[in-house]
Amino acid sequence: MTEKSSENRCPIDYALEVFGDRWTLLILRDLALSGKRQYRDLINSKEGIATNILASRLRKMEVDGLVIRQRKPEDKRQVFYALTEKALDLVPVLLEIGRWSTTYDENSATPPALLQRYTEDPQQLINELQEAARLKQR
Amino acid sequence: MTEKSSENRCPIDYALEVFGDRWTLLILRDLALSGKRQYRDLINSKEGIATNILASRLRKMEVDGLVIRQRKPEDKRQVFYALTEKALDLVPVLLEIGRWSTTYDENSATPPALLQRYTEDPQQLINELQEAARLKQR
DNA sequence: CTTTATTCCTTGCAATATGCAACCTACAAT
DNA sequence: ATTGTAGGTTGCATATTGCAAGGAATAAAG
Repeated sequence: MTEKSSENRCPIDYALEVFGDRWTLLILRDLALSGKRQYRDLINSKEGIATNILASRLRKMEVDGLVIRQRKPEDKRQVFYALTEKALDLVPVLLEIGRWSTTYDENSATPPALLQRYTEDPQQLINELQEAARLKQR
Repeated sequence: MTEKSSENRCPIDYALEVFGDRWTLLILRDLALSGKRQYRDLINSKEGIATNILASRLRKMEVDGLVIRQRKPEDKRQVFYALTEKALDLVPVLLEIGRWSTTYDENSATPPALLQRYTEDPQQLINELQEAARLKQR
């Protein structure tokens, strides 16, 4: 929210401004990796985000250029959140975080086969997931 | 802080519990990539963390197995924070986040040469940075 | 041995952010 | 005309953060 307009920004600091809170990465995970697109899908994720927080994060993500908000023409009640390339380019970050967590959390839900695919050819998995997400945009 | 002891944890959710706040990744950056080791180095990072937050995060990082707190024998006032392998294994995450930020933040401070090295051979850079950090532990 | 300095914090309090429940608006379906 | 659904907003209690001040332990200086 706080715009630091200084030159020479530390990249970690910039990233934290964009997704350095408890919820943004989870929303991104749902949008990019679980194929969710609508408010009602996101509100049902098992971590239990509050309605006001979800709304406020989606708005911030729009401002930060991660999602584009669009209404469905055939039912104007429904809102779809499309991912930008900037957001899709966070897939490698999500996967690398997942690799780390899977290594150190003994209760990890990651299927071993998926971890193995990532270890053997990260780029291949990244491409696949990004392409799958792009297909869902329209 | 809140320990979810459930089986089948989402890896992103686990990571967020460990470093999903505004400061932990910055502390990790300073410890792992900038060679800082002591409280007084960390308090001087340009983002300006408050003393109470720094102390509380260092304690949480110790509980989470990221750092080991040790006093210098020759001056028992001084505390050193040594990184665990679990923390060093976050170097790839830090670099991937850095790669993303450098791509999308027009004010990024990342030297282009460094980004190029990362793009050309990520593993080589990771190894170098981890080895440099390990050498500083003793 | 008394005083001063350094290091690593802790405490108190105001400001901010979060979480929860209730409510609301626009549109669609009946 | 009424009821339902999608995507929120609002109010308020609680939790977290940020700021300024202070304090304990050790070390250095006189």
